[in-house]
Amino acid sequence: MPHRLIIGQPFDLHAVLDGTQDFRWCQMSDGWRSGVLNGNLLHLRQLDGALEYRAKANLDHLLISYFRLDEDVEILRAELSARDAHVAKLVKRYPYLRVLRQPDPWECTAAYVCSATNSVDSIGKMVEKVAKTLGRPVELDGEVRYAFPSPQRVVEAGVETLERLRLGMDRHTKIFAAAQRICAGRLDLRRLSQPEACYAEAKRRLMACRGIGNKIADCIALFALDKMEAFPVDRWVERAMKRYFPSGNQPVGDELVMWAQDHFGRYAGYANQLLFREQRDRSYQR
DNA sequence: CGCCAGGGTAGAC
DNA sequence: GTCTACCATGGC
Repeated sequence: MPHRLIIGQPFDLHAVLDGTQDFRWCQMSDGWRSGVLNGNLLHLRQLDGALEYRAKANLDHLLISYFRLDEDVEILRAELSARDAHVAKLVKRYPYLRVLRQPDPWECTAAYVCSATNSVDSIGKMVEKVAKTLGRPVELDGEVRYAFPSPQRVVEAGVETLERLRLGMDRHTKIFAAAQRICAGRLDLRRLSQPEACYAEAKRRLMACRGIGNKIADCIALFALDKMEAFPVDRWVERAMKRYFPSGNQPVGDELVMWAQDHFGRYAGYANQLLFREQRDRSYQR
């Protein structure tokens, strides 16, 4: 008997999961998606105003948090629209865009460490490879997938195990170093995801890791540490920002992030995803 | 086959 | 501070 969760606001499951924030969702038949969230394998689809899912436990709470169904997106959109006319247009063009709140910041960290100079497709495969090699198997209706392994598990297995996966670009070293840092208590992602830990601290602690620079720290902060003011600047966003600096004196690095936070306000991360989508869609339709 | 992919880093100035 | 070569793999 599938579980059913009333959504209560405009929502499009495929539009959300086809975004590029979380990399491990698979297509099934009849509009079902398969995913592993916090060690729970679930099959998920949308029926009008409800989410229907199969899982071994009730995951209502997890899904509400993951999709931010506890937040009124209209308020956020109205506030952004008032601040910026261009973003106001994008809000209408992408009514179903959402910023996810990923339940496992460690998995998110490993995934985004893999993301540097890499395609969305390959990132998913790498994360899947790590899970399959080191994670606990989870089964549902005959499908077997793998939970993402804890940092402890990764450290126990040793860096050679990751190295054998041939992730390229020295990614195994970076993932392993982050796992070690977490195990040593020098990077507490759970604490950083709490509201008491501010964006600046979260970013500083993430960037202390080898392989996590400005952009990737912002991705982790935005998608898994609940820091909506994070503003990841990749090549697409960089290009999109030229709109605001037509004369070409666009700030770089941290300066640009701070400018964006001042301009877009506390929901800068949502504006960031709108700008990203616009830019990427534009280049794809060529 | 050759090119390049949603960055980060070290080393050079 | 800013610029640049390089990183190593898979997909097209």
